[in-house]
Amino acid sequence: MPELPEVETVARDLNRVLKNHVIKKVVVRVPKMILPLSAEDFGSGLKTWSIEKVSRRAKIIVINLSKPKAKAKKFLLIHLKMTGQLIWMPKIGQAVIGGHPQPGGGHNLPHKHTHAEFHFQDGSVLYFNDMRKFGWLKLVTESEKEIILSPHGVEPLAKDFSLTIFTNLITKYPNRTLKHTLLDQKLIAGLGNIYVDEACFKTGVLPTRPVHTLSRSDLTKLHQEIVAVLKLSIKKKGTSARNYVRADGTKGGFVPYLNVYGRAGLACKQCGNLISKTKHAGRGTHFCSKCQK
DNA sequence: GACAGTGTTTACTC
DNA sequence: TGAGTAAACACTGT
Repeated sequence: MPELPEVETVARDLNRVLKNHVIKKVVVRVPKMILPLSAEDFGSGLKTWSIEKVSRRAKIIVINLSKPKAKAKKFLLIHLKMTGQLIWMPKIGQAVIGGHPQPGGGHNLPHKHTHAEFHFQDGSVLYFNDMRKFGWLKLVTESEKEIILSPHGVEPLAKDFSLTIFTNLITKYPNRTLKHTLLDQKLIAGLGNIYVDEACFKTGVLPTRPVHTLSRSDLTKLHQEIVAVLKLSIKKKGTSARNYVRADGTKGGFVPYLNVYGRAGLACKQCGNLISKTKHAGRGTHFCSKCQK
């Protein structure tokens, strides 16, 4: 499931290959996933515009668009939600190098989960796949972009993510559990189920702890571990636990580094105790009852 | 073959 | 006001 490191990886991949590419044609198969809702308006609003850069804010891909004579810039915002994929191919339907066939991704694009296609003047194509159709694509102006992006909290990899700011955010709701708080996108942007569980493990605290029970040193450690796990995962190009793939269709390499997520019933890498799994804050929650207190 | 589980976000109720 | 839950959807594992 795309969280910060996965979205960051896709954004970086796309920024490298798509820069200065001019959109020739857009195909939309599921209009309810786009804004404006009419496939014609969406397509005509993108045609002849070129990709200036691709970046990320929270879990949202931000594509800056420009056009020589246009007065204002435009932005294409894309949220992958649970199962969204953005796969770029140098030529239409060209087989993915190094990728493996898998549900909702890989070879032979477009397929039944391809809901939008962006064709560029050089013949390359960007495919948007989303098995569960939770994702969305929005073509917006600068001010509309701000309305969508601004409710999100601090970027955990930004310079301003200091221990002080982190502590202030975390302790804003002292009675909430740690997991609930870390998943709150309005406080810290980009953390999801995988990295919350992983950061809690590395810190040695249970995700179910109410925030007010955490010591000063717990918070210091947690702050460091959140940054560390995100950075390491980006270095490994993300976690392909299920559907996530990179922009070239290949998988991320972070799964071997997971300590608790997806490891219920397996031995803790640190102490050998079996990893537990419960449901908390509406999500599967993984932890080692020996290493985490 | 039915059905719970998978996790992001929004909208809704209590 | 905050917490909890359902819903959007489709596939996997039991």
